[in-house]
Order: sequence, then structure tokens, then C-alpha cells
Amino acid sequence: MTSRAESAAATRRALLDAAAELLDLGGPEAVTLREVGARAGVTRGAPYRHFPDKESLLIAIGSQAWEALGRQMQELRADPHMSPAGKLRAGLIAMIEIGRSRPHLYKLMFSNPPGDPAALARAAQHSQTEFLAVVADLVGEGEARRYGALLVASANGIAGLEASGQLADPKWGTTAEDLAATLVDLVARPGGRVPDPASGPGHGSRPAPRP
Amino acid sequence: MTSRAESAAATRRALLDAAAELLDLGGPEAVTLREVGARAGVTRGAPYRHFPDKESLLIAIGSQAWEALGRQMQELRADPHMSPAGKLRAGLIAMIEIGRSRPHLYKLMFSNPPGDPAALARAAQHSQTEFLAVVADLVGEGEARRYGALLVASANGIAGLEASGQLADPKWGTTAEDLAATLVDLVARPGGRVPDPASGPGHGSRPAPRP
DNA sequence: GGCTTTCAGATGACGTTGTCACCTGAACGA
DNA sequence: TCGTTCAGGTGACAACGTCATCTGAAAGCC
Repeated sequence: MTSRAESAAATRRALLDAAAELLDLGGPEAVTLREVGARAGVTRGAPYRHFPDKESLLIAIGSQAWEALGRQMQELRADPHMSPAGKLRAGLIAMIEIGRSRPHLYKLMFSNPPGDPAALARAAQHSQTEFLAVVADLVGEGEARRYGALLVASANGIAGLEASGQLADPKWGTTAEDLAATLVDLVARPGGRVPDPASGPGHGSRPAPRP
Repeated sequence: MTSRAESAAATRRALLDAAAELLDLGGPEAVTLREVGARAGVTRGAPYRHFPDKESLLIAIGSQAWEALGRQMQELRADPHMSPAGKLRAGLIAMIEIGRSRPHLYKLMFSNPPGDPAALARAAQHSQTEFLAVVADLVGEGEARRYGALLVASANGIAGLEASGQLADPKWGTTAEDLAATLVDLVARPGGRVPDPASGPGHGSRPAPRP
């Protein structure tokens, strides 16, 4: 019934689930391989049969999260019942929601582990490409190149402030959802074109020219 | 010559310096109280005479950084030779620069330690108030309430992407400085207020089209 | 002066952690 | 059937945070 490979895959998944749970509970420090093993029903040494070290286990969790977000963005983009602006708002809020509900996971997604600093950036590729496409559907290909990074960065920043609890400060007098909506309005503002050097009244700022 | 209090204060500073250095080198994991003590010329138990635990030491480092940024923002705001938009750009870039040059410190500044989750948010108060004032000088008091949080969040996001090395991905085709400039343009765009013709220092990487 | 108090620092010890070397036994291919 | 593979168990080690305890010199007081 349960082949060796199946049982090993089940253990691997149990390890990932247990580790993710511990991460949500108390951050990376709370993820001890002993406790992960215990929760997965194995002993402390067993995780080393599936992950070379603790860092790799955490990377795997972060990568999973990026992939899930990528699928979410993909489905969002394909939704025929939503306006482009609504999709962008929803995309921003999808990121913000992770920061709100799973702050430790969120920070993990934007960390760069010493062993393989680019691992999570690689895992983020699909999600960010989909997001960029959502932006392009709203503001066009050219503008998307200009605003894509800014929107990702801003969503990251809003979610980060949310994750660190700072947005709750009444000094700001706003919510993450408001910020996302304001951001979308700014980018998609009617007639909203960043002042061109030729047409604008002031100094235009252009993104670095692509090589 | 050196009283007891003076020597204790010197040790405390040496501990903070050593810890900050280790933080920059390898993140919070690399900050071991033993190594901190060794670099400060004392033994492993000595740090406990100045900080109740490791977490408090890290909080102290983060708070220091926030206070330094606060002073920087204050001086910036008082600078008579810079335009409001230039000041805002410079303020954004000041945050971004921390994320670029000291990524581990930057992440620490936006963390919320389990023991005292609001400690760093408190330390950030002055800096963020000054930043908000810079925003208000540019877009007015009413708009500042609307855009202040968004700007802080976006700066945080840009710096965070920079700190995690993701902005280096050629997919974005932009730089942190460009994003900051685009952001200022968006907020100060006609409809809000007209961006100033004089560009302040701090964004030399832009193509800078000038009529 | 002499005495007591205070406190930065040193030291030994303990439990926990990540990690390794080694062992065990069952599923697998031949 | 037999040897191989490999998930998992076990013992051990160094490093870590932290505490209890000790020491010695500066500081305060008479």
C-alpha cells in the first residue's frame, strides 16, 4: 500500500507542515529540528534525510509560499469578472494579507539566506511575473515597466509595516487596504502619465534604460 | 582618571559596537554574546551586566539606528538649500541607503522582538514624525496625512527589496533611486502640486533631462 | 584612616540547539 | 534469494543563551 517512496514523501510533507506551523508560532528561532521531527512523528535526525540543514528547510517553506502566491496571482489574472484595477488591488492585498496573517513567513519570503542568497528570489520569479502582467493589463506594457517594481516594492513595504505592527499606530490614520487603493489610484489616475521630459512641466524621471 | 561609571559606559559602548559589527557581518544569528564580549575585551558573562538578554542588546542597536536616522531627517528638513521635493527624495534615499549598505540592521529596525514588540516602533517615532513633516512641506498638511504612510511604506519596500538583493534582478530594469524619484513625482504630480524645477542632490543616477 | 556597600566582571555549570558518524531494518532490484 | 539502498534511530560533540556564584576594586560613610 505505502511504498517506501510514498512514505518518504509523506514524511517530507509532514516535516514541512510542522516547520511552517512552528514558524508561524514563533519565527525561525522557534523552528527547531527536534520539535519539527517530533511533530512529524520522527526523531531529531530524520529531517536530515530530506533537507541538508535547517536553512534548506526554511528555504523550502519560503519557496512553497512564493509558489502558492504565484498560483494565486495567475488565477487572479485569469478572472474574467474583475476589472484590471480591481485585479491590481486584489494582487496587492494578496501580498499584504500574507504579511498580516503570517508575518514570520512573510519576512522569510523576503530574506536572503547566507547559504543560497538567491534561492527565494528564484522562487519569487513566477509570482512577480504574473503580478507584472496584472500591472501591464491596467497601465499598458510601457508604463508597467515603469511602475511594476514600484508597485511590488510598495506592496512589500505596506505588508512589511503591517507585519511589524507599525501600521496599527494611529499616527498614520490609515489601513493597508486604504494604502493599496491609494496606490492603485495614483498609478491608474485618469490621464495619469508621469510627466514626460517633453510634455511635463517639471523634471521627468525615467527608469534606467534597458541594456 | 577613569571612574567606575566611565569605564562601565565605555564597556557598554564597546559591546554595542561589537554587536553592530557582528550584525552587519552575518545577521542576528552571528551576534553571539560570547563573541560580542570577546570583541569588547570582556568575557561572556559581562554583557549581562549591561543588557538583560541578547534580545535587549539587539533592540538597543536597532533603536540607536532609528535615532540616528531621526537626527538625519531633522537636519535634512532644516536644510535651507534644498527644495521640498529634493528633501523628500533625500529622505527616501536615506532609508534606502541603510537597506543597501547595512541590510541586516535594516531588517532589525523593522522587526518586532517577542519580548517587547513595540520597542522599535517607539524608537522609530521621531524619525517618522520628521519624515512626515518633510512630506507635509511638499504636499501640504492634508495630503501628507494621505500620502505619509504610503511614502514610508514604499520607502520601506524599496529598501527591503534592495536589502534582499531582489532589486538587482534585471527584470525590473530600474534602481532604488529611480523608484524613489518616480514615487515623489507621483505624489507631487500636478493635481497635487507642481514638482519643483530645481532638483536636489541625491539622485545622480537619473538621466536628468533638463530643458 | 578604616569599614562596609556596590557592582562590573570572571567563572563554572546547565539545558538546548544544529550537526555529524554510525547503526538498524525494511523495501527494492537483480 | 541475496545484496543494495535508504529512511529513520541513536550517541556524541561543540556552541549557544542564561543563571548562580564568586572576586576585587571603586565609592560612600564614619
